[in-house]
Amino acid sequence: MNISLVQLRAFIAVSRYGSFTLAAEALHRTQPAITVQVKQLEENLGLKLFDRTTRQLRLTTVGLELVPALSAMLHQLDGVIEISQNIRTQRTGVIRIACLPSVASSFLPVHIAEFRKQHPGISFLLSDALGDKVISMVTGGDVEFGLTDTHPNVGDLDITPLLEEQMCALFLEGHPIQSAEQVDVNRLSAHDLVLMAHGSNARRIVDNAFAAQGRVAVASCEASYMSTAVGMVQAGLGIALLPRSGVNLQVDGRLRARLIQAPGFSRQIAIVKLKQRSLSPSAESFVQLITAASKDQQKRFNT
Amino acid sequence: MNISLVQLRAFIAVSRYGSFTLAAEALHRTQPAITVQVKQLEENLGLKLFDRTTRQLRLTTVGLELVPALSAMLHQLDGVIEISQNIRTQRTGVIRIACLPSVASSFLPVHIAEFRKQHPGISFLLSDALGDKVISMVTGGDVEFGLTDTHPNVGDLDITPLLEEQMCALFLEGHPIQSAEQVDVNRLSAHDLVLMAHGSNARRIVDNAFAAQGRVAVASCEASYMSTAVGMVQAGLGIALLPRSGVNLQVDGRLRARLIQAPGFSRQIAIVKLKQRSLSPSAESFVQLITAASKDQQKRFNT
DNA sequence: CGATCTTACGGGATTCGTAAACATA
DNA sequence: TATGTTTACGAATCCCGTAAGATCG
Repeated sequence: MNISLVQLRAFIAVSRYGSFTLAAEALHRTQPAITVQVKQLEENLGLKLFDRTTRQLRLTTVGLELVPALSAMLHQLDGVIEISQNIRTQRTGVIRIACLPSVASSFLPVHIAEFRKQHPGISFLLSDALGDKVISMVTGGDVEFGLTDTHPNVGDLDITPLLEEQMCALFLEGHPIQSAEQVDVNRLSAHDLVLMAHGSNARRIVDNAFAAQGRVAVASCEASYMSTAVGMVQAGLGIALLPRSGVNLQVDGRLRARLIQAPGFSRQIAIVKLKQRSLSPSAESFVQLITAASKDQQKRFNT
Repeated sequence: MNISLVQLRAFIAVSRYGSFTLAAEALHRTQPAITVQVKQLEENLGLKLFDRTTRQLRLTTVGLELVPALSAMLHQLDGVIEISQNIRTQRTGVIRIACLPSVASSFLPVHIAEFRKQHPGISFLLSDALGDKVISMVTGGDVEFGLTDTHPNVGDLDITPLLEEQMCALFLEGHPIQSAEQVDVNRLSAHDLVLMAHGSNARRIVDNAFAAQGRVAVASCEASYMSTAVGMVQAGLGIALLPRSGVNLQVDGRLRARLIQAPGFSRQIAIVKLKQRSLSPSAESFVQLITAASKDQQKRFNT
């Protein structure tokens, strides 16, 4: 015969209520059931826990010593159960995500805010890092999933394409490029370009795209902040090449934007997670939210 | 269906060993039993705890979160069980006793030392207090039992006589009292007396015994410490009236002692405990030891 | 007596082990 | 195919509720 939670709960209830009958009510059991459980616990421990006559009930010295520890233990267990219920119902929890800085700053925040409206108890632990670091955090189990550009040399990972991080050409209304048949490296090379500074992700994409065509991207102006680049365009300094996410809300007034469909001007951002490792219910919901959102977004975007 | 310790232990074992098979060995169960228990726990919590194929086993994010808390919980339970085993086998424990100062200083120490030879893990919490306080500590549950002189107005208490705290007459060899038929108030009044100072228990007994015979105890010398009183007797200053426990080991050389059998010269010291409240196994043993010891002592003592 | 705990017993659920089916490297 | 997990099923055990017995105030 083995000590069981039923026995322990019976013991604690009786010690708390000072009566088998009351304890039975509290536990929604009949009174004989409690008697039996307490008796079995006493046998299991080899200790008398209560001194009892039919009219008086008192804890033994030993029983008195055991109550606090066992009570704390059961309380702790109840806590764990409650936590797991909260996790299940997504009322509480932490979602740990590793992602590229560009994704962390542009794509994710709105969706996190959206998600937290429905699940205020869920907190996000965002680690922004570069591609390799993102992958290693996923494989190391530091995060539930990562958002990064697709890597070639990956094993043991599930990779689900999420969105295309595309580039835009941003220019003043009436600029020749507006009516151009197609925006590509050749066409862009003919104009003054406002580019993000070296070292930024956006610049790297531009440089690579140009290099793939045997060209070099020459900037008439460089900016470290996207808002600066936008200002330069408004001042007529040229065409800015920016990540789409950076100009979504900036196209107003005399500014116009066109997606650059030419090859090389985009990166595939994917959800990366360990193969066959389940996400927490919260993370699962969030992934569904961002995949749905990214599909919507792809459709909504026009010139 | 309810969460059980079996399920929790299975879960923790699997998470620790990373395998159902190994966990089963550790728990001395067959492997299918473990599968079933873990599965039931998952159903009870409504959460998937492991991602498993037949060849690979990994904790879910959620499972990983629950392991430390549950592990700690089980560890705590094991601790309580171990403690209760130690209490049962008297390898560990605390015995709380309230007793009169005279008992605490003379009678108890040797028996505590004796008891601790057999049970080194048992510690004693001695509260020395006067009669009423001893009773109130017993009724208040602050101690397991008390050692005090019998009180008249007690209800709800078990009172077991333990020993007679008797008085001795201590004198020089050849003193007239040595050959006296009987040592009583009348006889003592004829001699110089060395008495303990006012306020001590010993003095109170002497005063009361004299008062009961319509006499007043007159001291030729008073002492605060028993060793002083003994010194005075050795110096020929008179007969000392001391608690027996104080002279047990001092009767040597030219000193002689006689028990004072006269009425009023003794107090009944009893074991006092709450009626129908069991003692801890350790305390029970100790009570048996001192009752046996006091009987022996009664017999051993001769003049 | 009356209130409370204990014992006895039967039905239903739980747990375990054996055996067979199943899945992955 | 070999190893490790899951499913299926019967036997033993456990747990609960009902009913009757015991005990103290």
